[in-house]
Amino acid sequence: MQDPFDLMDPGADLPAAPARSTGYMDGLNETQREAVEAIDGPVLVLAGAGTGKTRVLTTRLAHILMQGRAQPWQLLAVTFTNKAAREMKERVGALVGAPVEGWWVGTFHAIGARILRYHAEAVGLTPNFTILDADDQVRLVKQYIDVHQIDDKRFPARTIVGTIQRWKDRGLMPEKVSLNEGADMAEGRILNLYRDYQARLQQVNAADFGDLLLLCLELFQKQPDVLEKYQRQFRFVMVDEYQDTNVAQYLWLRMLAQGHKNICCVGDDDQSIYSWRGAEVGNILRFEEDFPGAKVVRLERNYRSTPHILAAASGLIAYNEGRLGKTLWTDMNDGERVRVRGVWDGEEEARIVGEEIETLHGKGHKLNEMAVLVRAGFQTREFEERLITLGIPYRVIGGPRFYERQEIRDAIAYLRVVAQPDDDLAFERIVNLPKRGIGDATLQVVHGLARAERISLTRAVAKLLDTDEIRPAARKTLADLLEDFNRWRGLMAMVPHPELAETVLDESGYMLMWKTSKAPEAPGRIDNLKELVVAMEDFDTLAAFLEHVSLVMENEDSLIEDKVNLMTLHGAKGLEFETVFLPGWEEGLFPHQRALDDGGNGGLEEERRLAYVGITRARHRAQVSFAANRRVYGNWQSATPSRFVDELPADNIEMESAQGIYDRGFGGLRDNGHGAARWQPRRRGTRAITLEDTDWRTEVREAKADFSQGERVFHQKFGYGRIVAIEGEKLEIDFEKAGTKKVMSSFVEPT
DNA sequence: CGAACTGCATTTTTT
DNA sequence: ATGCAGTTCG
Repeated sequence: MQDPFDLMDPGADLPAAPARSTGYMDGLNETQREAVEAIDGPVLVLAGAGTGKTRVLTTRLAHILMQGRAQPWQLLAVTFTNKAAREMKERVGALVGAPVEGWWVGTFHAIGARILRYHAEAVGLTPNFTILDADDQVRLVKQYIDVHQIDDKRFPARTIVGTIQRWKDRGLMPEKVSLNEGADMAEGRILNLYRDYQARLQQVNAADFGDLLLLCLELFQKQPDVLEKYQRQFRFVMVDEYQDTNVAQYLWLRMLAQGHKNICCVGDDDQSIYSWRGAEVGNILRFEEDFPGAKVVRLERNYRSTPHILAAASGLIAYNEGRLGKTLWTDMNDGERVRVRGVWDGEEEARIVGEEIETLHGKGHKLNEMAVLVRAGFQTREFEERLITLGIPYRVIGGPRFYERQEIRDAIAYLRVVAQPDDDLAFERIVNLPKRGIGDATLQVVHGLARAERISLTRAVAKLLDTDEIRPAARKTLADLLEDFNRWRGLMAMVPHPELAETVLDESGYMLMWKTSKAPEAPGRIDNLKELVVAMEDFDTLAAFLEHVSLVMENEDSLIEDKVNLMTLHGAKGLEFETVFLPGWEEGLFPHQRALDDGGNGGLEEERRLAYVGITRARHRAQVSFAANRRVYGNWQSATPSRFVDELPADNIEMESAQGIYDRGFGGLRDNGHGAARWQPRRRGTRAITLEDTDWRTEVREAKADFSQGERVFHQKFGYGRIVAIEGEKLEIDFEKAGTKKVMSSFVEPT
């Protein structure tokens, strides 16, 4: 294990700067400067939308360095997304005029992973542990659903992964999950599965995203000296988007900042829109209690939007209770009011948006500066169709990402097996891909041995090759495959990794599989695979590349081309556009019925924050729209304008709506004859399920039975026989029916 | 073992 | 409407 403190590159020290060179602070306003200069002790920066939050954060970092208060490696700056981390690095780098390489600036997860790699042994892993992706998680959970007799109709693997994730978000390892945290879900079976899941991760030397933080907490608890070292090292801690932190992240931060309490959290409670994935607004609301004596700085001067836009957003968000409260202001000129348009149906809505885009574009406005922000992904379709008809280029942000594509995951699985022979999940993924005739039956045997002897699948296969447990054809195939693996592993040290990847894809037949495929998407997949190989060139080692893939799965969208942006409101957070279209403001759709149903008033408030985020993305123009009729899942439904429309201050909007579509303050829409088909929540799985309270635990086979020559034994597949020879764990047995076979002792029982 | 069929749900998503 | 996943049949 390497000591992290030896790894600090002394060359990363900054050129000694005179302590009073503060040119980097030029152009900051009073409050921004205040936030930058409040270096010592806990600081909460409440940064409203468009108030220069990132600027403050980066300048603050630069300030600490320039003042000589810390060396780069003594700073910890965490963000949520890689994008934010990258931006911070770039901007700090520009400010201090030094490369930010190797600094502790990154996402919670990347930094957690970095810490864990140094101390992996302390939490039962080795430094080269694998980081699981969502796919791996689901597949792993699936393997335990049957074992635990869980009804997968009621608890699909995805849902269970979600539940486990939520537990991890709250900082709960299996032993900590209590009754009010849902320990009794499915009579406790989900929790039991979680236990097995966790044990399995340990076994295959893997961590999921939650673990990257949770295991850090475990590490810090188990080894206070390690925690202390980090506490001493990180003299200053900075956190972006604090309103989005979950419990685990909060605990993680608190532990690290406990000593000096030099922690600066930047966030905006009004932009907290991720409670459904574990974010706790409470963290930001409670900051002053958590860190007594905290300095609170409010950034309220907005540099982004016109007064009308700002006022519309402010008026709306004022309907929320329990805010920390901010009053955004700007000295820009009034500009246009927020436009509100009521239309007959979704198609018309797409048409008016398309028209407006066309008009603006005709007047010389950049398409790049326009965005259509929808509540749910499927809503982009109508706009896409319209834009295609009009011949207006667009991009949809938030589609499937490069590294999430099937062929890319497959290719990476191959590389993972090569790099980490014990990566069972990767092995399973590719063992029969392309089809090699390794079916369920064979895998059952392999799994059986792996479980009995607590070894990895690859090792189990190796052992089985000398026996007759697997039918000869499959045995030959597996033998070849292992040989391939070994050859590639040998190659790993010899050739550059992009070349290795090429070889692996070729020799495994994976590339050939797509080349001979008649599927229409095959050529695209081949291109993606080639792109992957090229992308690998940016990394020094295969391990570095794999780490990147697990942690930095991003869309490398070229944002250069001039295109209209289509995305969800969630996806728009942190972005800004000259013109923003906000369609679909209808009850049930936005606020979404689902959020109302299972979020209650809190759910509604989060929806309102989402609306706030949407409006505040606009610099000069915002257009809200709603339709009286909308086709949902095939059938037409009538809709009422969103309550958020009513909440927009009348002075700042300009309403135009077709006759009878909207009567402000008079209860909305007439019945259009389609009856009461509204946005009703669908009752979910009400079927009663009876689960026998049987003992579901699979019997654990005795792995270490001693056998003696001549002993009569029983084998699942071959029946009864007598041992003729013993060779370690391998037995040669003369079976009564099947003849002489070599088998693994784990599969044999004494009679 | 692969192709057709059936049923079912269908908000938001990062790492 | 639509797609996906699990199941069933050849």
